[in-house]
Amino acid sequence: MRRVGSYHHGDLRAVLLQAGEAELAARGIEGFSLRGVAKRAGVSHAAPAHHFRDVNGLLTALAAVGFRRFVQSQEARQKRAETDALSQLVAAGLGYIDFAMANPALFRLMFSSDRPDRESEELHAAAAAAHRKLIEDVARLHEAHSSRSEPDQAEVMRTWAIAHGFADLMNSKRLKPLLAMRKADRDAMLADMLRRSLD
Amino acid sequence: MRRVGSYHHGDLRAVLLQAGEAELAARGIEGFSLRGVAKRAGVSHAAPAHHFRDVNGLLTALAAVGFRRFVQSQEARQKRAETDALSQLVAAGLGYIDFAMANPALFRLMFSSDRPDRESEELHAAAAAAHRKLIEDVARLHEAHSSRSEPDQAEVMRTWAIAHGFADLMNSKRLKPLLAMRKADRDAMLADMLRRSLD
DNA sequence: CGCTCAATCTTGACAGTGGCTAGATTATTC
DNA sequence: GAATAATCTAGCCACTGTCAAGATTGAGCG
Repeated sequence: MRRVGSYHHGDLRAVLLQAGEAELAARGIEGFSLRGVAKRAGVSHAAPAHHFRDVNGLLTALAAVGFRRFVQSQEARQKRAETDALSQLVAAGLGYIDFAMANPALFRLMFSSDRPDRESEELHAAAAAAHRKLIEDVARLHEAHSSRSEPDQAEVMRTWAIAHGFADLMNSKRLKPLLAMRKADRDAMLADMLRRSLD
Repeated sequence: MRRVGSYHHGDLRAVLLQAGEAELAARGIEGFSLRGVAKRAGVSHAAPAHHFRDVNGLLTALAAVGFRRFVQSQEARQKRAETDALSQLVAAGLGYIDFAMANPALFRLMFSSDRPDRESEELHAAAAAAHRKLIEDVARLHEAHSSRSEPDQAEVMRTWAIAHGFADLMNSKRLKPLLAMRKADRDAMLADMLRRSLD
């Protein structure tokens, strides 16, 4: 329980994670400051050290949170999609892109930063779960054509690269034609391109 | 001409660009320090200000240098490839990936950082040249099937996303099966995946 | 209930950063 | 050769992350 004016906040770790996400969204990964996070949480600049080893420790925890929501974003798309394997894979790709566009700085923290400690157990577990989901979704598409339950490594990598490429380019505002569209049209076009590439 | 021990170095701007690249390669974009660059160049910490507005100005110039070499990396691959349009496009993709793996920090600076000023004329021109090359290479593949000289926007974006996805994932060491291979095998597998995706 | 001890948080310090100003040195131009 | 502009240095400031020391609080235990 958060009590103003007292030494012990009761749940500072969670508050710092929220504040960290806000800082990330507001100032981006390159402007991220631990003191800024502490200020947002209404706490002294040295308080975070009791909950995270250092600034990279906080960023590591934030990346882990990101990977869990990343999977949820894909599942949300898949719930409203057709149930055939290809539609489900395309939906996962759209969820991948949704996440990148909704959380630009967090996405970069997860995929394009050396600051999170990838050896961290929490982060490794969260990222591994996302990777397992990818493998499962690809396997579902290919189990008809293949006798083995494990899909071809090449097909997994190819699928990942395609989804990731769109997500990362959208994240850095590089696909101008898509940026100019309304969301519904953009989704339709992305779905077409994913379907054509993944099939 | 660089004269040691004298005030005027004669070509400090070029020296700073080299030093900046070294700093980038050594400490990564997140550890990049203007003072570190000045030290590498053997000059005081405030000297760079006379050649670049600020640290982001130096990073902007470095990104522009990067885009020019980025195109060269693709052309180098294309020279040693078959001349049919698809092989040429695949070769460009391999050059894209080559560059990312050879210049990890620079690649991130170019594609996944907010620090370079994208409104800068020099950077904009260099990035636009790379984009024009992409459009031409895609057009060459589709001019047989299409009457127009401008290729479909969707095909351009799709091609870009595929190459970029592989490059960015390789850059952040995420495609484990490929990382374990020797270069020749990796190239062959990447070429296969690109060919299958782009066709 | 009261005491002790560990956990939590604050304050103050330090080195490192980018950017500014003032001044020293050198190149250029007339 | 003198004046002016360009270049570079040195010193300062605000900000950063981290560390050490001390203040405050909660939890466990008698």
